[in-house]
Amino acid sequence: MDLTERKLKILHAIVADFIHSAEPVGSRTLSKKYDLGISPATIRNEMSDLEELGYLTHPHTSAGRVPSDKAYRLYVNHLMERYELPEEEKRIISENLKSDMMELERTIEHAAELLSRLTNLTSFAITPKQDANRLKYINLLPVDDTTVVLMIVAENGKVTNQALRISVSYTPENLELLSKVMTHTFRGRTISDVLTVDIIKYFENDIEAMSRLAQSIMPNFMNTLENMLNVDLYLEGLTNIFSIPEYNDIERARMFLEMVNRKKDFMDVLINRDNGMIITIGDENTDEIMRDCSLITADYRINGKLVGKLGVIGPTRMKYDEVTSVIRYMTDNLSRTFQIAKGEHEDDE
Amino acid sequence: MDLTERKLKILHAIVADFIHSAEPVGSRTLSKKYDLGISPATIRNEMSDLEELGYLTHPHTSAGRVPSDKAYRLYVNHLMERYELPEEEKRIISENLKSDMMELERTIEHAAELLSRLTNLTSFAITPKQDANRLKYINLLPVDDTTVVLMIVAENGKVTNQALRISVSYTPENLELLSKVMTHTFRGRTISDVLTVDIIKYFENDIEAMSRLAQSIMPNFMNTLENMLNVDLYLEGLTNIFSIPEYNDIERARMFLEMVNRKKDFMDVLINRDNGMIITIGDENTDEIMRDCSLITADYRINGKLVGKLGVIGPTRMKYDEVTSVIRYMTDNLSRTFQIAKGEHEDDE
DNA sequence: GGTTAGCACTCACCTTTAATGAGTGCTAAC
DNA sequence: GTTAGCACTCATTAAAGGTGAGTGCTAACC
Repeated sequence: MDLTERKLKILHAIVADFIHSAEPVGSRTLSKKYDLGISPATIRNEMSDLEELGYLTHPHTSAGRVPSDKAYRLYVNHLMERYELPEEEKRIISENLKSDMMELERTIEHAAELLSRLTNLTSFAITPKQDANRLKYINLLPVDDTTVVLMIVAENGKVTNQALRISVSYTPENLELLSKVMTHTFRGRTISDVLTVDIIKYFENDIEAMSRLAQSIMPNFMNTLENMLNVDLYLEGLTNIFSIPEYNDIERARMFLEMVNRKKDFMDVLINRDNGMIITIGDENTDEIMRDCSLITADYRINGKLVGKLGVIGPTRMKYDEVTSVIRYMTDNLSRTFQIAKGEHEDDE
Repeated sequence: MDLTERKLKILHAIVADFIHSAEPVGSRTLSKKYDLGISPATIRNEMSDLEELGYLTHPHTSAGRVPSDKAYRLYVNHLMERYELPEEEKRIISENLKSDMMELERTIEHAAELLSRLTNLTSFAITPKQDANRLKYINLLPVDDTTVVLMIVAENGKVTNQALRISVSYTPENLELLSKVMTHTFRGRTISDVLTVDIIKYFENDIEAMSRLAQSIMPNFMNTLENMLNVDLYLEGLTNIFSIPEYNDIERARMFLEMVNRKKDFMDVLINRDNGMIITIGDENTDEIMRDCSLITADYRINGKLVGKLGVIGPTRMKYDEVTSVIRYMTDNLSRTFQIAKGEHEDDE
């Protein structure tokens, strides 16, 4: 790994050039375009060494050199310079990501859209896993004879509701009482916690009518809780890949779109990534079908804890410096937005 | 339009063949494959006539004939035979579309997915416009000092909620009272109706505290109502177009995907279509960019009134008989599912 | 007069061939 | 160690020729 200063310089130039041109870069153009102070022949010798070391490859004998995944990794870790976002973009991001009223979903969707626009890549965002989220409030409301609405409010402000059709008859008072009992019983417990419990037994000792009502509502309650655990995925800028030379091949474009459209699988990959800004390049992706993509994810926090993710996926040849800057700026912004929301309304806990 | 029996027979054969093969069809293959009882030369003469009448075109002099949009129209209106769905498919549809508990959104999304799977086309579904939907129930619930949850239940069972952060202080009793007043005031009115009203004035004469609370909640109330009006769009099977020869051209595939991904515009087109099973072929589409697609939509009903839509979009060369059968079977199923739901729970109105 | 066989003609498509040029690897001289 | 020079490679493009599916037209047939 101890490359000479000169080799690093050459490698840097090759990666930077290839990222912009998408064309294999040759010794001649390199010596002309970049002020390296050495002749093409010398560059050729160095490139030959770099190839032997696994940093470059050759599409065919008479073509220029192309960076390998290893080269991109070196570039990202050591060579790439910090890219300062233009004020204009900063402004756009800040203005678009202020959330007036805790509308998490809308804000996140918006963020994904913005990210794809600024990077010209396919972007995505997921909402946080809710498993550490605690219940705060459970409410049952009468709608008509056979329909009640179940509403669950969590500590982080997430509200979920579902209309239930039940066969047991009830009175509004029954419902209200049951709401109170349920709130009292489950308040402060996490969703996943409640889901693992044999819930019916809590209520079997209550008076007959209440117990039957409770039993008819509980399965739905569990079901709704399960749905609350679901992570939402927002995908934006899908058609951006058509502007990328690497995907000018119909078969590759198809593979790419099919991969990200297999939402269930794609989400699994995202959810299981570590927190922080994570960049995986080509081969480094454990998923076979992502092997010629780079995936960049970063997380944003809500109330300092619950973590959602935001990022892009594209060809290994991407503007890592710009993209990471945009993502970082956006996740910082999101975290700050939601942090403030917390500060303002959760002092009472 | 009074084509001879024989011309119709030939045209039918050409359309049917082309729909399956996607290749221009020539006189020789036609006479071999279909039992028309006439020689290729005669067929050529007839085809020449049909071309003159605008039913066929010629990609180039030495190619076979290709049906025009006009031919497809004739085929759809008069030639195509009723296609009976295989029992297997009927079973799949019925089993997948039973909705246990009025989860409209989930069921509709599911339907779109199923439709794309059965037709190998890109499918879509939209939820009904809510503008005729009447309010039934408005509820405000305290969460903490600065947060309340606003919940709105409509007559058709749709429930919407939103967490609001308000700056005015309140008591639970205030909230409850306000809920009752709002429910009393707006119950039975349609959403769009309420939206066009100067709502604040309803409350300005109430006692001071209530009025301020009401004023701080009303903008959010309106906002939530507006969101209730939104129609959801579910798009499925996007990558199916890659299996269609017509879209083997990267530029066309891109155009197609960009068109359907411009959700706002695409939804407008869908919403503004007439009800019933509507087929528009190529040129017949008013939208420039859909000019080489066919769009098929049908509607499903909820409680016999509110109408959502379901359909597919693909190349003009599509299996109209099969696709229309699938769609019809699905919309019938959906309407029936939701109809039953109505019968069961809305007798009290 | 409608139908058909025959034949010249067209044109997309494929293969072959040749020219071009960007780029390399190697060698020998600086 | 660096560089100039040169032979060599190979993707890419253009031109040329061959192939075959299909047409349009004409003249003969029923």
